[in-house]
Amino acid sequence: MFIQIEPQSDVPIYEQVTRQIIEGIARGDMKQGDTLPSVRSLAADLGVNMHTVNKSYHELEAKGIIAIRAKSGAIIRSTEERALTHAQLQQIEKNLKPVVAEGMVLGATVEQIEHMMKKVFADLQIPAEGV
Amino acid sequence: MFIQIEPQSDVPIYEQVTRQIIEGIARGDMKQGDTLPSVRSLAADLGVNMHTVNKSYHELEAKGIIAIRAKSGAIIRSTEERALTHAQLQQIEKNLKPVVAEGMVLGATVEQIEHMMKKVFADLQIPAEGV
DNA sequence: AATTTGTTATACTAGTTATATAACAAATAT
DNA sequence: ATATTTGTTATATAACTAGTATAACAAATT
Repeated sequence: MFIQIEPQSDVPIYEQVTRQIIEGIARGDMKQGDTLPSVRSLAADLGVNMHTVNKSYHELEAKGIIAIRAKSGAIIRSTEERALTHAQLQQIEKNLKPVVAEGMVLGATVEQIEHMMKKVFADLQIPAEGV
Repeated sequence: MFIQIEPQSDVPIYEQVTRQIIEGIARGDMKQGDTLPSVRSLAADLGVNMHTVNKSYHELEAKGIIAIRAKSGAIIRSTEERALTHAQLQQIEKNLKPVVAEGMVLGATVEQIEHMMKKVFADLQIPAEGV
């Protein structure tokens, strides 16, 4: 699989797994309906404990990104299934705020930050503003 | 002071303090050269322990945003002093990435995310793209 | 029938978060 | 000069989180 763990990172392992699966879906590496590897196999793959991966999967389920079917497996939900609520939009804005504020205080310009946003979109293989 | 703590939040108190000070500086509530309140007074103000605020101040110092002078106080450094390094720009991009990716996977459009960015800039009273 | 699956439970270590108190020595205020 | 305020350092404690380790269960799959 495409997940790469940084053991030294201040980001918890289960959070790294969650993020990289989300980025994998955003990038198109995995599509809706695809099944995630079992918690045991992914854990063995990454060299981490089963419960660490399990925690990540349940975080993805709480975010509405996957559906876990007990004793069967985890499936990536479709974009239609996961309705984007106003609360989720607000949460994203709430997450963006401190990152942008820190950038500005450190001396970044609006242009620099917007340029970084385009790099992120490009990284996720999403067509940027000028389609 | 302008800081408002949410005790129930999953964001640690010291992190909430750090973020809100950064946002306060970005917003212009505090300028370079201004002195932050003493750790004891701010702690009393917020109803939290001295060490919690102290941790926040040292986080701000590590980010290069303030300068702590032992037995005197903490001063907000100027934008010239805090040089924006390439590593810092990369860090900001690294922070933006998971937020954007999650938004996309949840079904947000590029336009929606860029609109939220404008809202964040507006919230920080920074003139947006169309100056 | 055997294997794989997510679930649940228990136990443990290490680290983080937050509080509480106290003392120190330098800086500041009176 | 004296008193107060300052960040610093130290110790202790409680609650929680992160991660690992094992084990057993029952349903799903092979």
